[in-house]
Amino acid sequence: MSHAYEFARPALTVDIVVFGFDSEYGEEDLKVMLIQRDLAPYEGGWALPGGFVRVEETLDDAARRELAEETGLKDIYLEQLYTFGAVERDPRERVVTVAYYALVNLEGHDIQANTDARNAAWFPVSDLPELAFDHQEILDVAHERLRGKVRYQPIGFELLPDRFTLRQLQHLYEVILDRELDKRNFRKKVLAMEIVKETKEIEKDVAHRAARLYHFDKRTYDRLTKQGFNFEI
Amino acid sequence: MSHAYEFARPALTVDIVVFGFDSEYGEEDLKVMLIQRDLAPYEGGWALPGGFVRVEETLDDAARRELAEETGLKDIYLEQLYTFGAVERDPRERVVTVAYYALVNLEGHDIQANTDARNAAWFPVSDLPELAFDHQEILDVAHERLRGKVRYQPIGFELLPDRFTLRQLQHLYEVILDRELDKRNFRKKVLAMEIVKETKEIEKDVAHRAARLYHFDKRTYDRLTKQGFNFEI
DNA sequence: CCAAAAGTGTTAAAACTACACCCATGA
DNA sequence: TCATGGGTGTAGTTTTAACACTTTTGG
Repeated sequence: MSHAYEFARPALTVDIVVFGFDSEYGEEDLKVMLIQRDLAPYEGGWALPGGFVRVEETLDDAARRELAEETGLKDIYLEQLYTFGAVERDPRERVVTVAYYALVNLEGHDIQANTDARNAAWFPVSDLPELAFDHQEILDVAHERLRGKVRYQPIGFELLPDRFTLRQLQHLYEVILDRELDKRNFRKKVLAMEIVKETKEIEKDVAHRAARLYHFDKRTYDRLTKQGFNFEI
Repeated sequence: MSHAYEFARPALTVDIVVFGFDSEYGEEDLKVMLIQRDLAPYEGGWALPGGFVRVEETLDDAARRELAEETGLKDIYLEQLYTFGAVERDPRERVVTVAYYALVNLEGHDIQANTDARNAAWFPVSDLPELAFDHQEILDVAHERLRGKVRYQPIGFELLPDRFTLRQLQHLYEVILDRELDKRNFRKKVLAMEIVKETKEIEKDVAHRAARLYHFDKRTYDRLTKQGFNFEI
């Protein structure tokens, strides 16, 4: 190490798997945001948003910058996932990518409204186009991480609007965990944890009895966590 | 992206947090392997083993190569941890590092025997020297990951010899989780999972009744896992 | 008045926790 | 024979899982 770097350097990028959840009736589904490429390789193909890491920015900053530039999304939950370094993952040259995943609720963030994001679109996780590079693998790892982490960290709330019904929350878990949950047991468990608080509001514009809206109480969660409480669904 | 890379590139390294567990009596402790640096910066200081990623090798390959070169350790459990990209983490230039953690049992791998590893040594996690760069932070993240993962993945066995007593296994969990466990409940739970099999051997050279030796049955673990079984301590 | 979803308790089974003594062995 | 850890069972408590009907509301 007398010279800092004697060898050719791999290029370094970030890629972001943005999960969105649609909590509208009927449409309830986990989605991923993809970008349509306008350059080779994979021209016209779909890929994860991402790009090169600049020498003066952190990895997190790079991920946030690319996300804002390519999709218009800002101030959303973002977490590093895994770093992918297969030698031939990019056909042009050696590129190592630090993958992130992000969570966002689809009601609050209208992607179409953003002019920078003309070629960005949401796809259901269960029905994706073929992806460029190794992006399908990255997406699979992200999906697996989400499935695992949602059970013991309260990240699921990031996918819901600020005010949500217990039915939406249960459905979110059913979609992510891919199994049915018992309504009474689910409500009992969630409410017993005391981190989901009732509001005075109820749903609007539904063709049946309107459900009460709840919200995630992060302050109480942080307080309980300090006391050794463990979130678990 | 018409040219693949318009900007200066960060350098890319791997660093490895090697955990070792000493299952001898009295000495039972979680340790970390460190390398004494012989070049600036931090000359003479202790650091994690690691080095630059070459353009023709994967990240895993780089980690295994550096581990072998600097410590002589081969064929051990190795898993990617997290990628650290703070801009000033290396005072010389921008260096992003992909951190790994490795698990090894101290009985099976005598580090001193390896001639390449003159300046490598084991330190108890509870009593470490000051570390170079951001290596203390990396180590803390690795320790946290180990603590979390050991409870729901059978990675603890990587820290024990092939044949071990239930006392050693329990003690390992006590050291990692940093709390006492009930002997009868622990044995009941472990044996009920059927992935730890009794052997016909017993301990040798102990000044009291010799305990039975057990071993981790990976085949059964894999079979049960496919059927939906979840390891949990 | 009908369709749709909201909301609500009980019981049985399983898992977890706490706890103390006798046994085998080598020194 | 003594010191050291090996090895074992039970009972009370908590947690989980299974399960169905009445209520509210808008159309």
